[in-house]
Amino acid sequence: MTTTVEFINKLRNSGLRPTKQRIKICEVLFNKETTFHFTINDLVKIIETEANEKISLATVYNTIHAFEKKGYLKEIPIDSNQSYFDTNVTDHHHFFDISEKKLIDLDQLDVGPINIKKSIPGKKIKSVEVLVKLDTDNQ
Amino acid sequence: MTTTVEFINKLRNSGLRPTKQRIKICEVLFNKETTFHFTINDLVKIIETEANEKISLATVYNTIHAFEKKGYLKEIPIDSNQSYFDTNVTDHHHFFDISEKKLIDLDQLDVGPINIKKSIPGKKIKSVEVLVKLDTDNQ
DNA sequence: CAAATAGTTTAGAATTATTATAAATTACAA
DNA sequence: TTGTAATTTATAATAATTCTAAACTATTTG
Repeated sequence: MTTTVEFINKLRNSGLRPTKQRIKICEVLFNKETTFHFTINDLVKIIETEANEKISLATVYNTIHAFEKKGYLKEIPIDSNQSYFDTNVTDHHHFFDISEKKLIDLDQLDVGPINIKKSIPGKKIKSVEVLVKLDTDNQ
Repeated sequence: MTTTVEFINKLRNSGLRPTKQRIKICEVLFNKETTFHFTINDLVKIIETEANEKISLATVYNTIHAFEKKGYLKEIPIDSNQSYFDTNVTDHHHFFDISEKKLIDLDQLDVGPINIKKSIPGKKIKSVEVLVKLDTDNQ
């Protein structure tokens, strides 16, 4: 449980003004016990329900991109028409349930070490992510 | 090098009528020495240049989706605003060069075996794909 | 504390990728 | 050759995201 004051400090410390909207989004995103995965649409719906406030769609996009740039969120590579974000910014992997369009975390221990043997001159590895697609197991 | 007749047979055998447009797209996609990665936009541009024909955008989408369903192409999971497809449908992985927005194949030998230790009841693994993001190595 | 200013929010327009529609065309079987 | 079902096509519709410029707000400065 993080207090509002802590979010305000976190925002200020990263050069983002602690506005009402950003604080609200922090509370929605970073006060869960477990990390979670969401699309912009999911987030807008949660804000409308959980809080009775309405944050402009443009602001939600702005904020999510600002948080991503600061490293508080990361985008998950999915071949989908919408972007998925994750509050878990540690190095980890995912299941993607195709029928439900839902992501499930796979932590480091769930996947053996990944050894990338090839390299490209002048380029460095920024991230290594595994996506495991799941399908309904109807025999 | 695959001949036009072979493409016609391939199409007919998979229940797709061998139309002028589909044959042309086959020639563009499946006559490369190396497999390649493309977006719909890339493909449209190649067709306009390489051939002097113009295939309707809707047809390009239809055809790519038909080929994907038949297993001649696969979509690559990238957190991008557009879909990337691959003519290499074998089990393999990718580098994604962030600055150039380009995909590079990593074959099985370039990546050590991947061991998924977790499972979800009622779901079976459909694919396991590794995406390695590359950044410019400016010291 | 008040005013200036720089950052932020907002509604709505613009853009972009993709999908849907329905009429014209084409492949192919009878 | 003709009928029919599949396919192509231009265009409209949809959906996610980004842009814009005016209104608003947090913070700094005098």
